[in-house]
Amino acid sequence: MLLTEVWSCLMMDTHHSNKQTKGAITKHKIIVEARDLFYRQGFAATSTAQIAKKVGVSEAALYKHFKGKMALLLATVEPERPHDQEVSYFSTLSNLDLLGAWTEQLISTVFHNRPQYTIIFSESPRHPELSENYIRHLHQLTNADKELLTRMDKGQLPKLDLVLFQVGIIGSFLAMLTHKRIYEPTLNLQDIPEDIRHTLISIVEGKLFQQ
Amino acid sequence: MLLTEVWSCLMMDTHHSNKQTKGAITKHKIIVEARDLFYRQGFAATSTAQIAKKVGVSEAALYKHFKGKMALLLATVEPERPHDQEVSYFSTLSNLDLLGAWTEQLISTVFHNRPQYTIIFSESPRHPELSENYIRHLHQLTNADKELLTRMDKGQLPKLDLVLFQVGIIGSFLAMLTHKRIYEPTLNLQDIPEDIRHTLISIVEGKLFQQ
DNA sequence: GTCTATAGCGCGATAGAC
DNA sequence: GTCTATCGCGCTATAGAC
Repeated sequence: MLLTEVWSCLMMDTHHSNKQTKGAITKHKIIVEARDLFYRQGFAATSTAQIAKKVGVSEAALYKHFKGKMALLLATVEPERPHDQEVSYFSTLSNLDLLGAWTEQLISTVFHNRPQYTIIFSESPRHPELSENYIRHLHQLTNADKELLTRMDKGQLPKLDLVLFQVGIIGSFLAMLTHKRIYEPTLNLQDIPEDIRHTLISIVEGKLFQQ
Repeated sequence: MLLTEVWSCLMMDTHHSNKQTKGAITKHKIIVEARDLFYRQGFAATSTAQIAKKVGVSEAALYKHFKGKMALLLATVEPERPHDQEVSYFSTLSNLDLLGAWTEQLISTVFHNRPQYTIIFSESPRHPELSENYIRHLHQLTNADKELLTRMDKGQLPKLDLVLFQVGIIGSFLAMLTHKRIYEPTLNLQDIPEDIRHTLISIVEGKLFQQ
């Protein structure tokens, strides 16, 4: 089961159980379809008419739920559920294992939320409103992040700008995924492709530099 | 002097010395301004009217030089001059020095041609015509690329999908540059920012993984 | 809460004069 | 080679009925 599906279920069961009105369902459907279209076509190239048609409602209905196209864009990149349920055994790991687990967790999160991350990374330069969301995502420290920072502080690991480092890893990962999608359009991305995982880990671990 | 400026001069002096007509100059200006707008605003969000206004000609004139907006897009990502003048002393370097020189060369090329690379990386998924250009760029092997591949073949270096590796590095670099541009919009990017260079090299060399 | 109808504008692209 | 003028369409967003 995909993480996104888990999120959807949890959202339905917990957050919205008391507002499962017809309107709320429609609003959720609009967000889901708009996110998919923004992800695949880009924000500027997607029309409100196209979104409305795909959802199966009129454009007017869409504008009852969102003030404008920009409000809809902001809604699509909002995580449906904040990070939690995160394990916290990281302090027991060796530096190498910690870095491995940190990388694994990062690319897993990005992979299962490709649409959100892709939209944020590609539209942020042109829509300052999105940037806040962007930095909010990246500055939300996971337990693994905190453990890394602690060890950097203690001098057990080389110091690095963690946000810039994350931006680099995510940018690298998204670029490879996009590359693959272009040359193998039929590919069904259920799991992270092995060659991409291998190349990314080779990059992060500096495999080429260690002989 | 910027690489792009060198390119412009060389192009003027060699390729176009016999067609320095008024029309050719206009066409070149259109490409330069369109590239800048596509780079900063995206293809879909840039109108032909805006380009024409910035160049100082009418839209009709623009359509005399290019069949359509898409033809103009293709022209903007075309390198003004193919790679050459490349040194070829790479075979004398150690593995580590070769990798360092290869990385340095890659990020220098990308940095001085940010608009082209940014446009290709961000618009390729939605414009298959661009993909050909994209792969043509990446498959154009430099001497450093060839030396890397040779050593991988000989088993002197771990084998990697070099194109995917390049896509990852470029994606990482562009993402960091974009990030910086968002949070320091006034920054004048004459040279590669030190923190980005440092973070990128840390990533590629796997600094964190080597204690 | 959703619909039909439409306002008002900007888009890509072209015709035809000079 | 460049202009002015314009076509026809699709866009975001809204008014008003049900």
